[in-house]
Amino acid sequence: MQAVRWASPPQTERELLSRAEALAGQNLTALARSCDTQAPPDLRRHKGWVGSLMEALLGASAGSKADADFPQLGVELKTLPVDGRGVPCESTFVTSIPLLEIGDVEFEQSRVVRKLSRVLWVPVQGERSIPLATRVVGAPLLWSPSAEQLQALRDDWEELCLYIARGEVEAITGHLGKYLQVRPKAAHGGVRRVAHDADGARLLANPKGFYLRTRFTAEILREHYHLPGRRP
DNA sequence: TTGTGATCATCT
DNA sequence: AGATGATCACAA
Repeated sequence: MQAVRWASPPQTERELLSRAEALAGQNLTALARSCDTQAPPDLRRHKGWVGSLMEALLGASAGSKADADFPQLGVELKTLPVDGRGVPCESTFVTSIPLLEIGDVEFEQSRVVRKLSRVLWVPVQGERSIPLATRVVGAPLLWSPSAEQLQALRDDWEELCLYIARGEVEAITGHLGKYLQVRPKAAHGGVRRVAHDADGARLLANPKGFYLRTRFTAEILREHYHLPGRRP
């Protein structure tokens, strides 16, 4: 197994996809080795390890913030932990939320749209019963949202942003949103961020991020890999 | 300290 | 079991 790790960024989507396809079927021990590293015993203290490994393998620009993982292609990379049925094990973090400005932004210009316009999904075995070292990478999928999916995201986004724009950020819970939800996103519960309340006064709130529910990512995988639906 | 990479831990 | 709220590591 060679030519799995790339130091330079891919020049085309086709090249990116080819690189990702070369990872399919390999386990994390082999892939870590080609990056001169080792898989940690588990992900408890290394939650982003698989994602970072994929970035390194595919030649993503290292640590560029607020930009796509592959800037010249406008492609975002997302690993997706899946179970034996091909159903995602976890929700997918999309982006953090600028609480003070989000009310002045249109959906089309939003971080959510920028991040999700073009995504390379890389499924990886994610069940905790499988030792991290032996988990296998699946076939990648280069994806853009359909018109229907984009509209569904917009509906959720606008509903959720209304809370923030109204200064009701503390009223938002993970229960809101059919496909897109807002949840805390911080190093720990004590982190505060400036926001505003219903009167426009400043207040400190827990940082938030947008996440895709598994029902959304599950649909993406079902469509593409022709996976069976829910068992009767 | 903030944003990106996410999964953990616990409750329902 | 599934989902929500909380949390961990690292780079810039």
